[in-house]
Parts: sequence; C-alpha cells; structure tokens
Amino acid sequence: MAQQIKIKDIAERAGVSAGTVDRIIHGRGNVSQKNRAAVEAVLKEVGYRPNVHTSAVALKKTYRFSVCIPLPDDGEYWGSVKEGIESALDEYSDVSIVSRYFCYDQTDPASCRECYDAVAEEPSDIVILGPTFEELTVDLCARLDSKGIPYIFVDCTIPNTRPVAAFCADQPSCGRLLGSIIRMISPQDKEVIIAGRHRVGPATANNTREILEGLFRYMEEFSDCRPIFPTAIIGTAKSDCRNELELLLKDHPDTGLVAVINSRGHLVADALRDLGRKDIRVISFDLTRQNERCLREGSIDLIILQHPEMQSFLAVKAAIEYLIYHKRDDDPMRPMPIDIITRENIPGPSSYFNTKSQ
Amino acid sequence: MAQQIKIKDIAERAGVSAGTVDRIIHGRGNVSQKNRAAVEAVLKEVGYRPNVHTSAVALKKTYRFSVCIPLPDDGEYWGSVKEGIESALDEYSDVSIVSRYFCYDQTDPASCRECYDAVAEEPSDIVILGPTFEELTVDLCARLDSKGIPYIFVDCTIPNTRPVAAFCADQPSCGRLLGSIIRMISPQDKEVIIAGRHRVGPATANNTREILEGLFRYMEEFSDCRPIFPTAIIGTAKSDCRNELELLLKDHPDTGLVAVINSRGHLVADALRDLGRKDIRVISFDLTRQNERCLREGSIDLIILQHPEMQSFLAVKAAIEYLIYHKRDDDPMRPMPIDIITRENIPGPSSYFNTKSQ
DNA sequence: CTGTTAGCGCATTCAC
DNA sequence: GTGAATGCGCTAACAG
Repeated sequence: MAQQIKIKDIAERAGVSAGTVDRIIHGRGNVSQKNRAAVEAVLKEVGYRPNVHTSAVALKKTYRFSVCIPLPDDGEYWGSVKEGIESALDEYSDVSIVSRYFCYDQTDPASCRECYDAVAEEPSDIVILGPTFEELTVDLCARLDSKGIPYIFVDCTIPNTRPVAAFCADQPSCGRLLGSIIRMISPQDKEVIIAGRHRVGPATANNTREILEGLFRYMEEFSDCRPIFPTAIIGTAKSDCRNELELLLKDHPDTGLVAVINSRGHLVADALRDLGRKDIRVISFDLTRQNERCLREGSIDLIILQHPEMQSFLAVKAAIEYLIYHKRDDDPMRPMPIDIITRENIPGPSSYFNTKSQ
Repeated sequence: MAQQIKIKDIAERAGVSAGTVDRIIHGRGNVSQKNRAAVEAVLKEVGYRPNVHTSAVALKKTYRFSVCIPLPDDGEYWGSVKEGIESALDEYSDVSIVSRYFCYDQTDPASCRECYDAVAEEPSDIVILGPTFEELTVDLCARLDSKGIPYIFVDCTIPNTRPVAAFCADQPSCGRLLGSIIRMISPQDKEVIIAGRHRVGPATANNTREILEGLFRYMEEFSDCRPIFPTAIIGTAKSDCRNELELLLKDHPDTGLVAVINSRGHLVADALRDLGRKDIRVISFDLTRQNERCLREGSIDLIILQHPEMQSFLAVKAAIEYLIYHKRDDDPMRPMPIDIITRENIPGPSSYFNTKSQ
C-alpha cells in the first residue's frame, strides 16, 4: 500500500545520511541550512509517514503518564473513565508507560487545588486531565504549559488552555438531544420536570450549564410541549431526593416525565417507585451501574450517554501518538458521540475497541 | 507496566534457545517433546504476550486481504463498510497489506455465487466477508476452511461456519429496540405501520427476519400499543413506494408512525411529504446519506444504527491481530453496539477510532 | 531437532 | 555539523 518510503530513502534523495534526516524530523537541531532545506523539500514531496512500529521499538523510553481526574468510584462515571484508561494501557502495553493517578473530590475546590499542585510538581511526560473547576484548571494548564508538559482533556474542555487534544461530547447538543427526546416521549398534556442541581459560582464545571443552555434553546424553538420546571431536587442523600420530589409532585400532580440532567437518575427512579408513581417516565444521563439497574428494571426509560470509557481510551491513544511522533492537530477538539440507551440496547461489558482475548 | 518478559527470558528459563521458543509459539513444529513441555510450562507461568511492534517489524510479509461484500454504493450501508475498511488499512498502514475487493449484487444469488467462486480461488491470507445468502456462504466458508484460509464476518454471522471473528449487532435486539421505541414515541391511539420487504426463500439473509422476530416477540410481551401491520411496501423504485403507501394510508388513515426495517426510510419519508402527511412519524434503520438528509430535514424522526464502519474497522483490526500472532478466541462473536440517532446526535464525519490527522 | 545469526526501520550515541 | 554504528524484540533462514 502506501508507506514504503523509509527514512533511508529520503536521506538518499536529499544526498545526506539517515541521521541527518532524523535530526530534522525531530527538530533536534545541529543541521546546516543547506541540508535542512534539501531534506525538507524531499520530505514535503514524498509525504513521509514514520512507521509506528519501528519507532516504538527503537524508542525504549518509558513514558510517565499522569492522570488527573475526580475520584473514580467503581461503577460511576469517573470509574468508567478510569476503565477506559486501563483498557488503553493494556491495549498499548507494548509501549512502556508508567501511569500515576491524581484524584480529587469534584465537589471540593480545595481538594482539587491540592491535587493540581501535585500534578504541576510531578515530572510527567503528559497529563490526562478530567477538569471540573474552570479557574483552577486554567491555572494548572498555564503551569503545565510553562513546564512544556502537554495535556489532554477528557469529559469537557476548558477555554483559555492549550490542550493537545480534548475528547468530549458537545454539551449543548446533549441538551438539545434531551429536548428532542422529551418532545418525542413525553406523554401528551403532561408536565415535565427537569431535575438536577446546577452548582453555581465561579468554581463550577461547564457541563451542566451547557446542557441546560442547549435544552432551553431547543425548547424555545419547539414550544409545543407543556411548560417545564427547572428545579433542583437531586441531593446526594436518598431521603432528600424523595422528599423534594414528593413536594414537587404535590404541586404538579400531572407530571408525566422527569428528566435528570446528571447521573443521579436512579435516585429519582427509586424515589418514584417508593412514591408509587409508576406512571412517570424517567430520563437520565450516564450509564452508571445504578442507572443500568434501573434501566433493566424499567424504572428508567432512557439514558443519554457520552461514552466516558471511550473518551479516556482515545485520550491515552492520542497521548501515545503525540509522544511517539509529534502528532499535533490545529484543532484539539475530538467531538465524541452521544448515544441514547434503552433497556434494549445496553452496551456489553467489553468496550468495542478492545478485542476480547487477554 | 506488564510486558517486560521477552522471548529470550523464557528461553533462558526453559533452558533452550530463543529459536525454539519461537517455533513453539508459532506452532511451527520440529520441537522435541521435552523442550515443548518445558517451554509451555514457562509460557503458561509467565503469561507471555508478544510485542506487537517488534513482531510487525520483523515480519515484513505482505498480507493479502480479500474483502467480499455487496456492492458498496457511496453513502449507503456497504459504502460505510468499505469506509471502515479503508480507514483501518490507513490506521494500520505500517503492516503491509494488499487488499482486493470482490463485490456482488446482494439481490442476485447468481452474482453472489460468481463472486464467491472468485474469492474461493483467490490466494488470500484472510477474507473479510459481508454475507447475504446463507447457503452460498456456508458453501464458501467450507471451501475456505478446506484451504485453510481464515475469514471474518461483518454485518451478520452465518450458522455452520467457523469464522475467526464476527462483528455484528444482535438483530433480535434491534427488533426489540425498535419495539420499545415504537411504544415510547408512537402517538396515542394511532396505528403503526411496519414497512420493509422481507425477501423470502432459502437464499435470504437473516437480518431482516431476525429483526422482525425480535420485534414481534417484544410486541407480544408489551401489548399496550395499537395493532401493527406488517407490510411490504418498500420497493426499489420511488413511485412504487409512494403508491403502495398511499393505498395503505387510505385503509388506515389513523396511522401515526411508519417504522421501516431496512435502510429505505428516506423513500417513505419523501413519499409522506409528497402526500402531505407531515403528522406521521418515521423511524428507519441505517444512517445512509439519504436518511441523514431526512433526519436533518425532520422528515425522519429516528434512526436505528449499527455502525457499519466500526464493524469493518474492527474486522480489519482483528484480521491483523490474527495474522501477526495467532490470536483466536473460542467465541468468535463480537457483539456490536446499536445506537439510536436523532437529528441532535448525528455522529460526525470522522469515525471515533481515528484521530484526525492523516 | 536445535542454536545461532541476520535484519526489519528507526532513534540515538559516538567518532569523525 | 555529519555519517556510521549499535540495538530495540522478534522472525525466519541457516548451519549444525
């Protein structure tokens, strides 16, 4: 197929040695203007693509990956992120990587700051970053930039940073998608409750806000469904959720659908079950273990999913490609798919990209 | 991380040379019982995993891939399959592969037979097979088996064959999924039309039949929606579709939804538009270019999608892994995800697995 | 049957 | 500043 042209070939064409070509390719300096020009001409002409395998073989360097994400609870969102990372490290076990996790409490800016400080001090070759607090992250990225440490975002991206890549779903689209689903499945003449607390203040992540923005914009365009009540009923504790929900339903007995804009749909589903309201449909984000259970039980109807394990898998892959040959795109954004999951198409346990054996 | 143990190490441990170990790993014979036992013991103990890169480097063999699929029209289903293959060949351009396509008319058994004959004669290292006609495929596979040529299925699997792997979505689940969507979005007190011709006879592919089976089984379980009319209105020609649809709607004016069980949803959508029936919702399978247009226009509401380009991408990947080191699983099935696509989550043009550059 | 050896393409070190 | 030389881990050909 393609890719037959070797470094030696272009060396020959340019009338230099392989070593010189290599120096130019890797921008390692110590090359005369004349040779540089000659080689670059050939390089441009032939469209050289290095052989991944031989590079990897020759480069016996061990790369230091720092992974900085919120605490990954098993079966929860960030747990899936971690799984994707592990699975990629396994898939690419032929490149020598040592990974180190730095995890913070995503509800606690202080914890995040502390964690970020550690990351900034760590001598990493690359950082994979699942950001929550915007300002802190901008700060961390500036520090990494100044130390020349590249970083890759998963889950969401942060303005005013310079990541190598960012793997995240478009949040406003998620909101619009939610809107369109609501329009489609909301029982006629019923009210809809939008549930999920939107943390406020400068320390907040964008995702929830962007989802809501997308949703509301969509709802303005298609104003053919009953009024919507943005509320904040989802506390961490089960009882809170149930009580708030009960109060709300007293005011709005004609509710036909609850849309949860975070991963806590299972709390709502269970609360509704306890309240004996089987007639109310539930939509949630994220296929956490609890949500999957509710989906199977039928107490959650739909899940909107932005494959976290795929995002992190691809992040590791991109990191490797960046490090081995300096693959850098102008636009770091890697738009990730958004899926709709029902009981009938729950994805299997093994991620798609991994073959089964081992 | 893992993968530090080299072939040389295990040779040392077993008290033999690297060459012997290699012979055993590759089942190339010419090894004494004693040495074989010793090496296999060590092998099992240490859980050796060969280094992909060095294998690929050392093996400068050029692999011959034969791809045998229905004619890939641009923007249609099998066009996506081809795209996935090309994209994988590009991704793995560092292994030397020559690919050759053998395409047949999926509506014509004679064409398929002829094509299969050519494939059976071709000296391939591996065959990637998108089957349509069951009996012919069983026959081809038997011939490939007898010649020792491995094969991998995409899109669907065929009983009584021995593929290395099979990348396909579970069709009955697709049917059940369709059922659940119908239940969710079908307007109350409206009828539902199931559209799509189910070719009959021994030469038929399974997919459509299995989808229908899944759908009907699901509908039996949840009999809370209005009667369904399995019909066969979708001809190849536009005018046929429109006429048949018009007749049908005369008998069933109260139709609220048409579910198309193949990729021809756009024909129905356009026909409904021509008939001025904007009130009828449309679901279809497969995100072909035409269907994507209708989705954007709003004339198709939902698409059920079984990422054809992902299936074929993974098929090529599996083929490479199988050839380079004889990775073979007991169960060839690789269940593929099924997605629900609306206007708001149409996947981007670049497939997920490929990074953008080059 | 078995050990030894050459070489895959590239990155890097070391003489020149 | 530059070319030649070495080795990464593995495969396959070759010599015993």
